[in-house]
Amino acid sequence: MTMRYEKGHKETTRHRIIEVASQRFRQDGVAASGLSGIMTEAGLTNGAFYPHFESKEALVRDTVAYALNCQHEKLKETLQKAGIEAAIRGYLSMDHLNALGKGCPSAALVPEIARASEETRAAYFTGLEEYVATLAEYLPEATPKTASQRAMALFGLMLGTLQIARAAPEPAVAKAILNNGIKTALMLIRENPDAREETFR
Amino acid sequence: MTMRYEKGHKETTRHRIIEVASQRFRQDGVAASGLSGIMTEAGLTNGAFYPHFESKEALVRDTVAYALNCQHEKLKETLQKAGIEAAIRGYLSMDHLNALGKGCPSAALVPEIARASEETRAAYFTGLEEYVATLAEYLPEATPKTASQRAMALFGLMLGTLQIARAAPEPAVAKAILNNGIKTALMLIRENPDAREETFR
DNA sequence: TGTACATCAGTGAACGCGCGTTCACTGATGTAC
DNA sequence: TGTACATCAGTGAACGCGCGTTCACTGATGTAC
Repeated sequence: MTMRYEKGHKETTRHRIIEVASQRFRQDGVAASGLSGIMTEAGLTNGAFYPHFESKEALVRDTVAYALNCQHEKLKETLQKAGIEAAIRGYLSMDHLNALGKGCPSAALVPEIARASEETRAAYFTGLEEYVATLAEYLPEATPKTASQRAMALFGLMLGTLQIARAAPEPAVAKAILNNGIKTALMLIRENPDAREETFR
Repeated sequence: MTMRYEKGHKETTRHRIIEVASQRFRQDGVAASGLSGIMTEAGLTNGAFYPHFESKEALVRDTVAYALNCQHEKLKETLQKAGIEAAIRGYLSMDHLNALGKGCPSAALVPEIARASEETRAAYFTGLEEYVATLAEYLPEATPKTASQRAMALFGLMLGTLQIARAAPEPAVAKAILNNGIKTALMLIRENPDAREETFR
């Protein structure tokens, strides 16, 4: 058995590259992040990239899936410990707004993902559906289907609101937008759409 | 008076560059769009860029402001002719989803704008506030302040939902997400948040 | 009327640089016999 | 026990290319006298 490095060394290195990439992609965007910079930060040289990944596109695919999974794990923990209102407040917080590189990959990258290959989009979307499904479990909806629909809209609101707040040139304005988003999101989860449907029909 | 070209020629050229850039930036992203390509599509050579703009960043700033203004004009027209429900349905439509290069600049570019210089963000945000203010005029809220807050959350929902739908690998899934967004957005504008506040307090 | 000069939008070659990708190589470890 | 060879994660120089930016120049028009 050949074993220059300890068992699983290559997997560890690969994971380190993904970890670094997941931060840099979110921080600077995919197109603006170079592989050389990522490899250097991972403590490697240029050439070591290709034994691990077929191409930059392949790294993007795997990195997006990884980052989304991390975000999902964090969400589960918050939901279990503190419930859905806390999850919403955490997502729409100044801490999250300022933690671009470690925050929600959707908020940082979704337009770039939408322009990516179908494989990358498929990888992203699988992760997203799982994420939203977890959110749906904590919604007080009548049926799983309405819960899942409501969760998707709720996440759209959270995602869009965080992105807009991040573009605001003044922190005070950003904060006001986030708070307004929280208010509306909470309203959204406490309304039962089916129960109300006849009200305005 | 020196006048090689008809009066206003330079302004026309400048406008043409911005027009081309506004499409390419939305289509491919700012970082992935080269100035050479933009200038060629505008029927000019590389070197003609700098008599018109100080830098790529300056083009981004002016282009984002321009595209947002165009979007704002279109919104006004739709609202006047067909009302807010039609505006929401138009925004969350497959036509808009597929018209990336001519669609909402926020949906295509907001994470890149959030990473841009403070000047670019300020230019964007001014346009965004005007856009959302117009939306607010058509909301049945008690006060201008609540209307403007509701409009911002509504736009966050529309923006996030369109972006997520664009990332979906299958059109049928995208369409379902858009329809779900419409349903929730309509519910949002027909609910009066202040009137309901005591209901769950 | 003719000539010398000024203006200036746009040309197109060139600058240095970093990109994604390739590849011959290194060197530490293990195996074969 | 010693020597020849295989393995393979990682090295680092090099590839062609397109990037944002600069600049000497063109050429059509107008002005001066």
